[in-house]
Amino acid sequence: MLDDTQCPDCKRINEVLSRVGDRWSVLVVISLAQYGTLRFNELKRNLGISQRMLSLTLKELERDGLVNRTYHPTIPPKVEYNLTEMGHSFREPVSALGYWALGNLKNIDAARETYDAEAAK
Amino acid sequence: MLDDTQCPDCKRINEVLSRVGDRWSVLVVISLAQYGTLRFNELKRNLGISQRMLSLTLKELERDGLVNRTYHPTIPPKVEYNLTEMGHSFREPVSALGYWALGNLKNIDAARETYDAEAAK
DNA sequence: GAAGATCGGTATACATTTGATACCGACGAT
DNA sequence: ATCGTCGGTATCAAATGTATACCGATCTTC
Repeated sequence: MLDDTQCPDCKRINEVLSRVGDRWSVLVVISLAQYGTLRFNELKRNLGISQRMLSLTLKELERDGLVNRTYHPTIPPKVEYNLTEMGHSFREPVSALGYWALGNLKNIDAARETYDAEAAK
Repeated sequence: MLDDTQCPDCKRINEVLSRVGDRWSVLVVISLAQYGTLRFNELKRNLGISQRMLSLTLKELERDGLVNRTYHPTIPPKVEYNLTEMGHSFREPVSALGYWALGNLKNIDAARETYDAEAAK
């Protein structure tokens, strides 16, 4: 997939979206934006995500500077996550996406039914 | 991953985002929003996407009612894609995401360097 | 006092998704 | 006569995601 003619914007947007644009990252940011601070298992219960993916997603988000991780060495341990400044700036476009998604669920379902009915002929 | 306590919003947002929120769908919509109408191979060259994924992505976007497909049975064939009305309404949140991505590439790279340098100790 | 649950993960094994590559048929250009 | 273009599909390998089990230290429940 080497092609010099691709638009440079798409290339760069692609770079960022392949980092922070995946489903779980978006959902984690939405949750943290909504609740402020959440613990690991609170996020897990909220999102219906597997432990492994949540662990990986949070690690990436922390590495990319969107999420802050605070470890309290109590027993049992307590780890809290919240958004950094950059994370908050990401909240706006992400929320817009989330609201659009909510508002258009039915439209999409309707479009699918039409399409599938047409294809079945 | 069955958990009744998960927030219903997240669940439904998750449903939609797993359809139209993936990297390639977002990039296709951005491209079509920018150029209006594009042919299959124009999109392919623009995005640096494999033929297979472009084919699948466009088929899904058409099924979900975001993209319009027009087939001209000439030789060689000509297939044009553009956004539907719903596709255009998706353009706004998606563009916001794209602009954020462009504006924060450097911040993310910087955060990564800091994180990696810290982790290497 | 013994078994189970909670916490935030990691390790492993398996299923699904993505990517690279080759190929198609009908034509125009070299 | 061979090559390239068009919009795909078929096939297989690689990457990614999911389910499951397990960890050590404590607190709760029987």
